[in-house]
Amino acid sequence: MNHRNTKQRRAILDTVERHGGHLTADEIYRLARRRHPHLSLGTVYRNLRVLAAQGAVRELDFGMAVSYFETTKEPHYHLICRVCQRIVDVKLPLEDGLMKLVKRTPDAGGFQIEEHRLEFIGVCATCRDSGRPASTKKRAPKAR
Amino acid sequence: MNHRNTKQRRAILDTVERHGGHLTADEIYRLARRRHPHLSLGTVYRNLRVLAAQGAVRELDFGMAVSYFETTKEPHYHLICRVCQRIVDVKLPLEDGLMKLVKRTPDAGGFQIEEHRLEFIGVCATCRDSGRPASTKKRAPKAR
DNA sequence: TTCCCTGCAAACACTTTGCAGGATC
DNA sequence: GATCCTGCAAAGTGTTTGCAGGGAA
Repeated sequence: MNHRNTKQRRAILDTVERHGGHLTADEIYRLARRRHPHLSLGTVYRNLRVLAAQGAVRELDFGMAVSYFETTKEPHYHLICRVCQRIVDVKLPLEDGLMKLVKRTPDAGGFQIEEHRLEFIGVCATCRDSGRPASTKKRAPKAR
Repeated sequence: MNHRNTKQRRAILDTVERHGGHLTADEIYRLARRRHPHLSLGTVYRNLRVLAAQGAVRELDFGMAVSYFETTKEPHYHLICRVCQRIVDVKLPLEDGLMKLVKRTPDAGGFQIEEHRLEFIGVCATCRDSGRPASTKKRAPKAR
């Protein structure tokens, strides 16, 4: 399992890094294809899995049918607009506090916690002002 | 959109309520079929959506390819075992604190938060003791 | 030369939907 | 009787995989 540094892999990682935000596999595919027209979607998925395993990229699943990918940067949480699906990063000083809280909780029953996931659902400023109704095309995020 | 009280819908809700825990659509289908052999999976999905819209049931998405459903009970969070995918409820006094924390956070930039989602990933006591490796069949939950 | 990797297309798993008949209000 | 609902099967969606050839180490 020695990974090779192929141009496709470089192009995919570069695309995610340049963009900076959150991209779906298909968006990455379309962007990377501009520079690499023969790139296939299967290769994008395979490489995203490799890059995620290496820790270069993080896969995000908001329960909206598709996965998003972002580069691994400082820990942060996400705000998701349920109208336009916009995803915004937010930094909150919670990491340790949450972990400790659960460790102290009796009904965690021997569960050994390794990580946690937290996101906030609401309406972004733009959508609130425009009073647009929730999109029907994209699926709204589901509960946890 | 006046909902009718069909026997299929009753059977589906009853199945989720009796079980008490977290069930996939397919599990609900199989269980409800014991009493209602002609029930179809499509009907299960359609009714789960209706029941979720009515608030009788909550859909949970842990980023594991399938959705889980539970009855609407007191607010709680979930612990998920990344080895056996077991889901355990845990009550934590966080609701208000989290909401307030984000409201005070400057880079939330006008985002109007309505709800939040939080779960914890780790290894349950049974899997830790048995030292079993992570399941390959079911997909492990993804990050957020 | 050795494997890992690629493009392509087919396969997958879960979920949604069109349709014609059936049940509920 | 007007709607809403059902079973069935087909379609859809995002993601994964088998294969034969190609490229990195």
